[in-house]
Amino acid sequence: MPELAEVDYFRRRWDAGVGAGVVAVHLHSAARVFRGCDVAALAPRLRGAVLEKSLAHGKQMLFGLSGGAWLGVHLGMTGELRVEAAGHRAARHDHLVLHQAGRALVFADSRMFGRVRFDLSPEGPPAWWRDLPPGILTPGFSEGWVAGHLGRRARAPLKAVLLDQSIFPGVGNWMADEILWRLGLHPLTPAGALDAEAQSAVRQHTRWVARRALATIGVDWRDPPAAWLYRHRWASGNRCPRPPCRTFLVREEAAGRTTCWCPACQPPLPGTTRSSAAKPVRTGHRREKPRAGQA
DNA sequence: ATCTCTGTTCACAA
DNA sequence: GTTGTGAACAGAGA
Repeated sequence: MPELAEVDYFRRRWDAGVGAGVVAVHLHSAARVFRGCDVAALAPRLRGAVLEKSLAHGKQMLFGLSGGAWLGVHLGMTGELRVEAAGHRAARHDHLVLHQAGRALVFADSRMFGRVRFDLSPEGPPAWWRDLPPGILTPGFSEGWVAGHLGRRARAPLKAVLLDQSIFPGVGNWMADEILWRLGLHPLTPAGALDAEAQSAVRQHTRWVARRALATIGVDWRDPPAAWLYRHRWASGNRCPRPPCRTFLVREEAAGRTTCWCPACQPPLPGTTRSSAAKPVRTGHRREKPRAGQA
């Protein structure tokens, strides 16, 4: 589930427990989500600590507790944060439960691609957090930052570059498709094929999608408007939501991930895309109707 | 039974 | 060094 906006939604859920102490910790210490984590130190340190703050950065979350304890959470593919009633009994996939007087904060993850970290760092957030790349909505996510990385990955498909967390932290599969659709660029467009104007557009659309997703999904899991590709990319009989277009959307694998795009609004840049590079996944009917011009 | 999946990482090929 | 591919992780849901 989780990309930048979904992550922030889950982070806010646990804010119900900010300012309150942790009276007990329950965890499935052998669960894969604790790989690389000092589980033995975690429970004793969190017990009795007060949850002071929550932070989100792309797909990463960090919870600060009194005593310099920091709990990092990545939700992977199926992770979620919930708030349950006080005394909650951990279900099968509830790998970490922070019991507070008034509620229980739960981290659950069925597939366990997610991950929990624990650090003691009295001076502030741990080093790995400080080393994260500039957030999409921060000044560091500049034209130079974006253009530089697009240039460095010149031959890589744009879709693959958008999914690179060290460049576009928080962008996941659906956000990448949404951004490409708004750019009018084919997912397999080589990143190096963009001119300065298109590079700037990549940054603008990325920021716009992130901001709007945070204001909808990020607040109450509300769907973004029907005018977004987001609302149509999985539906059957799926057509491009751009008003005059209505072309049947394509779903194929690109850069190793199922990718949805509009063949009319996102034609391949001439001479760039190898037509055999994408293999069909389960496409609807499609109409060959190339349209000239791209942003 | 079979296939899919809003993620990451690793080994290996080109 | 870069890029693509496939597998692995592990479970639920269609």
